[in-house]
Amino acid sequence: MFVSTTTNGIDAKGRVSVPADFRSVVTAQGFAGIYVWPSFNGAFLEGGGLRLLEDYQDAIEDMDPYDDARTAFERVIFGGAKPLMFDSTGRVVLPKPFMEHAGLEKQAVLIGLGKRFEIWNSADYQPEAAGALKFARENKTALRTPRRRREEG
Amino acid sequence: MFVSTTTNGIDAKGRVSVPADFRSVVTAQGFAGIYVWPSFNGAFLEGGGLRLLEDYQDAIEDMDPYDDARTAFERVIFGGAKPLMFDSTGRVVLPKPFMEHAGLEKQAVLIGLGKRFEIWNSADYQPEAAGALKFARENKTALRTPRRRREEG
DNA sequence: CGATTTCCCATGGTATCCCATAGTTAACCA
DNA sequence: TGGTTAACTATGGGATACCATGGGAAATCG
Repeated sequence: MFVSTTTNGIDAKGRVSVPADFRSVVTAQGFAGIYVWPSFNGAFLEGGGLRLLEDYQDAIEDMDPYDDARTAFERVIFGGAKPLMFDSTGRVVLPKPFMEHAGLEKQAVLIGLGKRFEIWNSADYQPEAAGALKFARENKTALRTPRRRREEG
Repeated sequence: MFVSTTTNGIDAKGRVSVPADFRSVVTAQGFAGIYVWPSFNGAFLEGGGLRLLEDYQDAIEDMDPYDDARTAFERVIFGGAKPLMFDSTGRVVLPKPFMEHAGLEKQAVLIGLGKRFEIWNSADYQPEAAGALKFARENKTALRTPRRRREEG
């Protein structure tokens, strides 16, 4: 599970250190790297491990073969994604088009969101985070955990 | 289940002993640590074990994929949380930003609340506890136990 | 063959691990 | 039952390993 927010530097070669916690999540899935793609929902990147892609694949295969939404998701996620391998110290290099899409330059904010993570420009993420906090405060009753216990644990 | 209230010291490195009761709860869930995040509800920390996070994840996944509420809770809970691993004597180190959010310095009050727990600055918690007592007394009829027992626990 | 990318080594700071101590509770045994 | 021992909890500090980062050399590509 991807958790917590980290701000790491981007060096002249476009390299970012992927937080160690994130790395251990994805390497446990049998793939020493991450999949990243430009979000269709804003100026940031989305990413995850092998399992996330497999989940998307399953979800897409449940859709009708020529459903417009299916084609769109296929193009955006599978067509747009790139596997970024870790170097020996746990960094990946961000392709230039990705950096441009997200307005990235010297720093990258990596936000763990459970099964997914996002990569933002720091300046853009500030208001985003503040808005989320405000919304959560005002709508806290919207979040209800299931009444019934999860099976075993 | 997290129960009872404990006050433990915070040392120079920001370490706190997690009460042994809490530890046995979370390690039984297959994760030798706790997840903690700054509450969006006040100047204190919230936390729990792996299962709590999974419950939140389930609750969030029941929402629509790009619903504002979903995004907000994802950012606040998963983005804000950090996994804190126990050292060999059962302590965790509290990140500095967390300590600042909760006004923590030399002591931490850990309050078990069932599936969750909270971490407070001792001075802030006094009136909070008193207020809760008063409220409970005045609203005692609101507490109803289910007629039928929960299935195992 | 030039430019970019990949691999490798180096470094400072931080966090993790490990050992040691004290006090408390639980266990034990005569 | 009373005294002793043993186990565990909470705490303190030093050593060590790991993380994030920087730069150079080799390899790759067009």
